[in-house]
Amino acid sequence: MLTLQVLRNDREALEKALSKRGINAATMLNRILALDEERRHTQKEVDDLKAKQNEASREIGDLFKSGKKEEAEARRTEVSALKEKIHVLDEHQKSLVQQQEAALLEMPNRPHESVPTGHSEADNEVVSEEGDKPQLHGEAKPHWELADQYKLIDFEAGVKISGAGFPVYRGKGAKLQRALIQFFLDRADAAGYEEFIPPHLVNPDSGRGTGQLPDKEGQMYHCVEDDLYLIPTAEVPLTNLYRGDILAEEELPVQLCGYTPCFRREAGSYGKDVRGLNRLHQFDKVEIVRFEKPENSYASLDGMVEHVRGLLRDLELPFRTLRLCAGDLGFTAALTFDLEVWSAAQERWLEVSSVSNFESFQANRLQCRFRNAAGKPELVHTLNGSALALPRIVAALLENHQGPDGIRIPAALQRYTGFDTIS
RNA sequence: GGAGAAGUGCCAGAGUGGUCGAAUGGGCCUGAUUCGAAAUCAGGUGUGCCUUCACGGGCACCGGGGGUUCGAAUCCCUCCUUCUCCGCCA
Repeated sequence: MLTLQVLRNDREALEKALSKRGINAATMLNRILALDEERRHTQKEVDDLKAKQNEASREIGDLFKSGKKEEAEARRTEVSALKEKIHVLDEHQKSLVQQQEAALLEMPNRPHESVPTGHSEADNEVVSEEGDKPQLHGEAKPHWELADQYKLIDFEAGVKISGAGFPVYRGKGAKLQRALIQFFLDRADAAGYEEFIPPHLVNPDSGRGTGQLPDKEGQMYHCVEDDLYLIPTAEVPLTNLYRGDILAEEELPVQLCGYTPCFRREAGSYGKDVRGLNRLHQFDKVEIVRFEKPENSYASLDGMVEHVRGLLRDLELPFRTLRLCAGDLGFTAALTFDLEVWSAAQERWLEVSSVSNFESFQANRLQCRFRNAAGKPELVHTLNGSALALPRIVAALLENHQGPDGIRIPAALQRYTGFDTIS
């Protein structure tokens, strides 16, 4: 969430930035600032009364000690009256803080100045396009047919044992999956990201920390009995590793990575979007996460995008980079680059990575700070990116590298798969 | 899952109703000493909020939440976590 300081001190710019998202923030800001003013006023009142009470209590103690019992008793009834008043004001103060928090929680992040205006994915800016689309002359089979033909994925078995969106990988399909995970992790490791294997279920505090709660409550699988959520991305446990911490300046940047399965309810999806591997309830992903000093976060973001591009190049997939427009930008992000691979048979782009800078939006919720040069705690900037999400990579690999003799495995991947063709 | 013990600052550890945001030791920072270092000595060393031009002042926080009391780190309730024992188990 945004900090109160930003709302107070930078209101005009904030309102303008949020209008890019198509949000008229004026009403919300007015409400929050009005609450803030009342809260401060109330706090002053409460604090003063409490100071009085504390002082009286001290005196009562002294009076009892020096044996002036009657005087002490008199003071005591006096303070009792004060207590009533404090209690009422205190409750009011608490409710104001809660309302303010709730309102603040509903405000999305402020888009970076480079974010294009726009309403939908059609307005995203294509930053670059790389690699040649294969010429398959209408012969191209979609990945679900190839997966079936070479017995790589059993979608129906998944339906039987779980439901739609839970594919079963088998044989070389399973090996390919494992190879990709290993490949991505090795590359992240080489780029300086420390590997973690985090829990796949997280508590509500963690969900709030990264912003999935309350914004995307319905998108996560919830184990009600234990009040735990299945992670929709490794971002959640990895970023929460530093929740509530104050880091030393020298510790930054912190670079983490991890492979986890990801679980998403994907309520409301339908049609060609969910065909084959396009959109699943469970999928595998390697995630990279960074904690940065604010002045370095945007350079870092570029570095992360470049890392992902390197992976796609080595997989010999045609891809493009998008700068998301304000309308398509996630609630918590300030700037996001999406990377999409070309699906030769479906003849469309598939998103395989989303790399974002959250600035201090998540850090504020997480209360993750570092001690700056002045020795004061300051919110870090958090970033993360998929590097990479597996299913659509597999889809693109199958579709783009298909040929009469089978599916060619890119050279960089062969030492991980142990085979160079799927036939 | 059952029984018991415990959770205090960066760490160790005292404190069991009053002046405790918290003794003491270690660590760390600053200064003195030194050619320099070690050792020694002196001082400093949490976070959030409110208030103040500033100096400063106030409030809250001793696992989380709630309660008793004029007053709680200290008593009570509850939840969480850790440790010990028992049970179960990949």
